[in-house]
Amino acid sequence: MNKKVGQDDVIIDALSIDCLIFGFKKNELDILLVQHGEGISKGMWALPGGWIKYNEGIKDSANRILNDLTGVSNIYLEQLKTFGSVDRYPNKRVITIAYYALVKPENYVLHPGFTATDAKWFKLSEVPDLPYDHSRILETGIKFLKHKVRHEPIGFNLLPKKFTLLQLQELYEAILDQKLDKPNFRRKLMKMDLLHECEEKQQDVSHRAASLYQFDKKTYDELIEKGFTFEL
Amino acid sequence: MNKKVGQDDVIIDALSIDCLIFGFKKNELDILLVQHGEGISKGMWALPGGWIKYNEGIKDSANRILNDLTGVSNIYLEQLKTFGSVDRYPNKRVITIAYYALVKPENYVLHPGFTATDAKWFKLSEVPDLPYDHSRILETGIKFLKHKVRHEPIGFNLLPKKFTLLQLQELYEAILDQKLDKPNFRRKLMKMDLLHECEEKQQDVSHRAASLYQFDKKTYDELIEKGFTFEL
DNA sequence: ATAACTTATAGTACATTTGACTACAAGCTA
DNA sequence: TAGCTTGTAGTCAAATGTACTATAAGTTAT
Repeated sequence: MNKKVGQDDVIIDALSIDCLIFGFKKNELDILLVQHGEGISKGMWALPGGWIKYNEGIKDSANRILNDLTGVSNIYLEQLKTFGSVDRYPNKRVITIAYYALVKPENYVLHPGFTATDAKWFKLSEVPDLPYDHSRILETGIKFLKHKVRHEPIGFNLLPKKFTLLQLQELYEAILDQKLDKPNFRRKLMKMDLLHECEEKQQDVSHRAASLYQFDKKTYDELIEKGFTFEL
Repeated sequence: MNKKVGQDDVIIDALSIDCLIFGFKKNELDILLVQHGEGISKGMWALPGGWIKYNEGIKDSANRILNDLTGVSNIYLEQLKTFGSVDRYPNKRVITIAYYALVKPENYVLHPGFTATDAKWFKLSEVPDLPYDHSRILETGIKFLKHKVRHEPIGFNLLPKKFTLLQLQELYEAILDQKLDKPNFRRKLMKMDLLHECEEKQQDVSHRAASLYQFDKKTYDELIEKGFTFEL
């Protein structure tokens, strides 16, 4: 029965969470997968996912599941979409809510746990076969991310606070999977007035040092108020 | 228990659907609500919603529920977001998947049914108190809709199948709340190649009759495949 | 029938933006 | 000092956006 009190560990068996954790490393987009240690899909790599508990908000649930399986905690998860085809899961009907996040892998140490025997970053080009409809979820996530990154300055999270224009460009080239023209990219970004030039230059590079910039969130918020839309 | 076969009428009791059906009438946005005929919220107006069945896809479920309660059938529903706060529903834990659509109210005759004693369009400015977290769902939907209308050609749903360019322009002027230049608007739309010129002209107007156009969804889908983005 | 009016549709002229380039500057390394 | 790599500025044609003007095709009033 579906009651609210005294059921802290009871799960809702028709409802699960799956997490798409995208990482950016060496100019490639990665995805965090876990290896199942039990169940029908034992041995397979899959999106970190699990069951929602009765007394747990869905975003909390996503964070708990992710932490239990991979050791990754305290990240900003956003809801992607809910997948509910009748046949998406074997033997019983399970509807899953997909969350996603975009993070810097270096910031996290992976600790596989709970039902996961392993947790690992995979390049998008080297993702193995995934169980259930996880491939479809991943595709939806990639598509969404590519769209999002062009319309909101979320890419800046993946860089150090102070970065060069080339670093930023390479980030976008990796996510959008296309080459961009250097002078044009630079001009476009500069005209938006979202980047604040630091007084510093790059250090320890074996070539001319580039200026360092910071993303100016204050200005961004102000521009948004006025109807500005970030476009790349 | 959660089984798949032979349970056509069994519902998943932790999971519901709520529908946000927006209508556009007299330059105002309306929302379709139903009056509950039973349960804790008897007598209140609320978003059309109900329970998902075990052997039913979630979008099918949304359409069935909407049809049962309001008589509105066969409309294009899109997923908005899933709401799952622990306390959003009284007495038991219920997570709800919200769907939305934008339609022309004149095209539908409302037939309240099932657990709904009435179904009615409300101006957004005159929406009564809603039960559960329906106000929050509605707010989320409105915000999303205003953004969406500029980036996807959903506005076309609000016009007759065959419409003039001026009708389209006036629709957008109302939604975006700004005047647009006629020749330029016309040129912009035409260049997108999304409008198919009918062989017909406007009838019974006391001035030169304008050509009628149809929105060409096939072409739109093809363009989208190639990376085209609608922007107004 | 014709002038006056309304809306449709075409065109024009200028500014801005984009995209593909070239050129040169600055710092490191051999 | 030459040669390499990357940073930064500039050029130019094409495409696009913006503010107009002009004309066409009907309706209605006189």
